[in-house]
Amino acid sequence: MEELSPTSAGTRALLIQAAGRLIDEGGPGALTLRAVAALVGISHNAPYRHFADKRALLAAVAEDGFKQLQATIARETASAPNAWAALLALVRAHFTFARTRPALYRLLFSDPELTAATDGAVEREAMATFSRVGALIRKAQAEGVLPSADPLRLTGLFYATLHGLADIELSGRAREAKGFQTVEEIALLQLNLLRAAATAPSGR
Amino acid sequence: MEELSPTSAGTRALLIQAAGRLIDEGGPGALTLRAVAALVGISHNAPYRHFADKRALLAAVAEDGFKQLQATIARETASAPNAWAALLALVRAHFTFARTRPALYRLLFSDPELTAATDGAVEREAMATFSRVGALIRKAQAEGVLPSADPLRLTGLFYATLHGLADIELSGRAREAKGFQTVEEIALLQLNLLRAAATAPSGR
DNA sequence: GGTCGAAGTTGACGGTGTCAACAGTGTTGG
DNA sequence: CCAACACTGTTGACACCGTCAACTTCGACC
Repeated sequence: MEELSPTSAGTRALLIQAAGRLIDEGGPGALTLRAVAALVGISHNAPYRHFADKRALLAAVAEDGFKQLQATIARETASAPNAWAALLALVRAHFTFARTRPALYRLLFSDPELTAATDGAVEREAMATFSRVGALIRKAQAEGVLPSADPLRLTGLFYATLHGLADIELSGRAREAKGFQTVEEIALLQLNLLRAAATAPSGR
Repeated sequence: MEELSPTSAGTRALLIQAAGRLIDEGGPGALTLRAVAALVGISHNAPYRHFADKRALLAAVAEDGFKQLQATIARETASAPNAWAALLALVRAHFTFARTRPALYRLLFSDPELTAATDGAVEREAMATFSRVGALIRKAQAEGVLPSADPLRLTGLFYATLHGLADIELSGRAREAKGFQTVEEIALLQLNLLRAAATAPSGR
C-alpha cells in the first residue's frame, strides 16, 4: 500500500483517509494506529497530535462514513420519479454501501468502541442519515403507498429492517438460510407488505 | 472477580464459562485470553491446549450463546395460547436477551472475527435459532394472522427486523431518534402491519 | 529577534496473542 | 512391570499494539 500524498491536505484529513483505506482493504483488524501513521508517512506517535485516542480517530472515520452514506443515498434517490421508486433506490443504495465497504459499515452501526464513545458529531451524522430516510418514508406516506402510521416509528421500522438485513448478510449467514438468498428480495417483501397494509384499515 | 470452581467440570467448559462471564461483565475488550486463563486459574498459555486460537474460543462461546438464546425463546414462547401471543413473547425474549447480555449478543450477530471464522457448529446453532423463529412464523401464517408470503422470506424479514432493532438499540442511537423510543413498540408495529397486510389481497 | 505553541520524533512501558521448549501424569502395550 | 506415549499444564520469549514522556523543529507573532 503506497503512501498518501504528503502535502496535499492537512495531516488530520490524511489520517482519516488512510484509516478509511485500511479498514476497507484489511478489515477492522488492520486498522492500527501505527499502520495509519506509517501510511501517512509520519512516526507512530504523531497521530496523537490530532486525535486524543484511537477511538477519536475511529469517530472521525465514522463521521466521514455517515456523510458518505448520506451522499450515496441522496445521489441514488435523486432521480426517482416517485416515492416508491425512491424507496427501491434507497434499498439498493444501502445494501450496495454495506457490501462495498463492509468493515466501515460495521464500524458505523455495530462497533462497540464507537458505540460507547457517543461522540457528538458521529451521532449527529447518524441522525441525519436517519432523517434522510424519514423524509422518503413521509413522502411515500403522502403518496398513499405506505400505511399512515406514526412516520417516526415507521421510519424506525424500515431503517431497522434495512440494517438488520445488511448486518445479517455481512455476517455471512444469509447464504445458508435460504430465506436470505437476496436481502433485496426481503426488503422488497417488506415494502410490498407495507403497501398492502396501507390499503387495510387496522394499520396503526 | 473470583475464580471458577477448579474441579467441577472440564477445563474447556470452564474456559467457555469464564469467557462468557468476562464478556458479560466487562464488554468485548475485557475478553482477553490471559484474563480467561487467570479466571480459571491456569497459566496464560494453557488455553491453547483446548482452543487453537482466540477465535476458536470465541466460536465456542458463540455456540453456547446461541443455545442459550434458543432456550430463552423456547421457554418464553412455550406458554403462549396462540401463535400471535407467541410472536409477542418472541419479541420480548429477543430484546431482553440483547439487553441483558449486550456484548454477547454482538458477538453472536455482529462480531467480524467470528463472522470470518464460519465455524460449523456456530452456524448450525445460528440456523437452529432462525428455524425456531421460522416455526412460529409458519404457525402464525396457519392461523391467518400473518400474510401468506413465502414462509422462509417472511421469517427472514421478521428476524432481520428483530435483529436490526436490537442492534440499533445497543448502539445507543435509539434514544436520540424519537422513533426508537421503544424497540418493542416498533416490533409491535411491524407485527400489526403484517397482520393488516394478511387481510389485503396483494401480500406476495 | 526572541518567545511560544503546534507538529513531529525517539524511546519506553505494560498488555496481548502466539510460538517453542520443557515438565508432570495417567494409560497402555509388550 | 515398566517403558512409551498422549494430555495437560508451565515458563519464557517474541512481535505488535496503544499510550505516555521527554526532546526537537519550526513558523508565527509581539
